[in-house]
Amino acid sequence: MNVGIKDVARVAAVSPATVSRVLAGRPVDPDMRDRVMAAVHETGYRPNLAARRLRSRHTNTIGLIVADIRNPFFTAVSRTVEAIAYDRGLRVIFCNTDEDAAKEAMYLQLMQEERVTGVILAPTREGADRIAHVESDFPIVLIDRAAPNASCDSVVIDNAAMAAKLVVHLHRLGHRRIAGLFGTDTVTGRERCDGYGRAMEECGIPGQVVPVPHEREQAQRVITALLEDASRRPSALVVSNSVMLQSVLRVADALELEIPRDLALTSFDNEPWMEFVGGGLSVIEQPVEEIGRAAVTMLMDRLDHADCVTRRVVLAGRFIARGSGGRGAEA
Amino acid sequence: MNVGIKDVARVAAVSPATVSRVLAGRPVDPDMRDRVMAAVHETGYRPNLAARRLRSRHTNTIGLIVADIRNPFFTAVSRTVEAIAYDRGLRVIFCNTDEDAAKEAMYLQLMQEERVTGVILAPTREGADRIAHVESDFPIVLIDRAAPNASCDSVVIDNAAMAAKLVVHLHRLGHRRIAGLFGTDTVTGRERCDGYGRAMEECGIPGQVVPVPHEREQAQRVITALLEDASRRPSALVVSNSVMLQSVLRVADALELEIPRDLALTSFDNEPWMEFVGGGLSVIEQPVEEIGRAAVTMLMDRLDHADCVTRRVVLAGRFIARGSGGRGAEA
DNA sequence: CCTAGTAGGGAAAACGTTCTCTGTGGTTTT
DNA sequence: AAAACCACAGAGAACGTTTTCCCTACTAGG
Repeated sequence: MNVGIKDVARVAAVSPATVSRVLAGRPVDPDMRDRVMAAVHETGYRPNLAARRLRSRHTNTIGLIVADIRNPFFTAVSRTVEAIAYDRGLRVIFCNTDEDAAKEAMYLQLMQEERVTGVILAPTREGADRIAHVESDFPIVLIDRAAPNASCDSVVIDNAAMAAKLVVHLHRLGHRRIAGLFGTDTVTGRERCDGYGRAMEECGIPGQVVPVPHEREQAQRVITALLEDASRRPSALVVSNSVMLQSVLRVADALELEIPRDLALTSFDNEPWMEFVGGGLSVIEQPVEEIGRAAVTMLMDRLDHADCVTRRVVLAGRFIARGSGGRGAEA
Repeated sequence: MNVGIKDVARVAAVSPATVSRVLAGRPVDPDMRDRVMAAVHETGYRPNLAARRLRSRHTNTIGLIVADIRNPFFTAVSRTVEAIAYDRGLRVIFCNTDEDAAKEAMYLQLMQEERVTGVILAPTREGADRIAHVESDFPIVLIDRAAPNASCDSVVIDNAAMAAKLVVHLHRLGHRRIAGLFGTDTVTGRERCDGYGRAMEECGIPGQVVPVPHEREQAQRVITALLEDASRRPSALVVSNSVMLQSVLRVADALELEIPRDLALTSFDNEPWMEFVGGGLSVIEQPVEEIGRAAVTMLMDRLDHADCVTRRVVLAGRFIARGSGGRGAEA
């Protein structure tokens, strides 16, 4: 049998209500407060959060649902969200959907049952579409992947502009055959694809969009098909994220392509190891900490102003030029 | 106002107890079951987990506390634990301590307040020591870092043997000046260090142990000191994990050392990008999925057999030889 | 046909808190 | 000096479930 608030009250010779008040930091006579604190330490009392949540009707818990925890981008954002949330006395329920819309729906329902205060969500494509219509009991902040028409607050980076930046960079270096590799299932992929397409148009060169599935084996097959024929091979690639980039590197390695000599490479996301591959990869670094911080802040703010219009925070990425752009054939 | 079990009961014209029984899958008259299910759908009822946990006195929740979520090893293990746990109907409370013993203690207390079923923990060095003495209300399974004398179940890999394997590999390639870089704060680091030391002894060459702090800046300073003087530079390195490895790579890059020509490199952990650095890094791959699975299984088993003696699962790592061993000067 | 046993449903207690409401003692105001 | 007010403590309800206990109706065995 565990020690409860009544036991503490008995030891301190006060009422349970007073113990509760002391623990909540409400005004209580200093004498009593000391007696209560002493009793708490003496008994080793630990409040039962389930009971507290039931009675008080707020859980001080947020849900964090990401699509792929192996993607370092999400890892980094999660870490920030977790740190900030715990700092503010919020618990975090962490979920990983592995890009599975059914799992996502299941988790969203779980959040409902947990009566969470709010949710931070990086949705799958399907999920993003669904969210736009559904009304939930708690506020949701979308991160990284948010259709512009969403009915939720969101924190994103300017994907189109960033993709364009990569295209322009490659174009300046003299590349004319620049293929774009983008995820098939995410809003992010689509936005980056759009930015890529427009930038190619503005450069006056024909684009070549390659949709890449999330699953690794399939991804490598698609990429192999793109690169194996030397005569039709693009001279440069814009890659949508670091996971996809690893598939590209593996295929390039298998085909014995040297970077950037045989193939120039640019990508989203910035990981430490990218400094050491292909003479240093030129990438768009995403402001992962800011994204996490903005998401939590936005969520807290939404709780205070439930009826405020939906907001969209758009952050800029940072372009980091290293050597992997190489020189285009026509430079 | 949210819909509760009483509302469902009213709609289905049964008692709340019956609704509870239906939802729990206990034997109930088929007619009533149908009525209840219909009422559940009609009302959109979602059980309140806080109330359920309070009354039933089991939370079906496990805590997962890791020391550094940015370390892909922990990411991978976490992903497996999460997937398996949710499969078994368990919630996971995920926490990241950032190698901070105080944060770890705070989280452990939180677990107490959440009345979790059990905890899977990758402790800091301090934490590992403390755990050995403390008795908690819930079972704890230690992963990755577990002092052999711990009073908890644990899942680890055979760190000493694996470190020795790297030493032997390098020795066979002709290296004689092999430095070992290990974390200062973890049991794992110490074990790998021991294995390294013994293997060096057996090879009959003097060891050079370099303690590397977890914080990145400091780590790079230590590594720079080790590598900058060409005359005293070791010809090969055994590195304790992939995070530390990235610091090594950055320093090597800054000093313009080529791998493996100027410096042979071996490490623990296997990440996709390691294929493409230094002609492919030779590493020890840890069985991350098995570790996660074993941890959950062990925890569940401990719940059924509370008084069983403490067990220790030791898994083997897999050595993957690539090119980064190079050729030692004396080969 | 009667009794014992069983299966399943309803009423109400219980889980451990917080919250509301009431009471009391002291202080300020008139 | 009386009235009004304020600050704070205690009693007990309430949160939304599950569980316990009892009761009924049915089945099986004698």
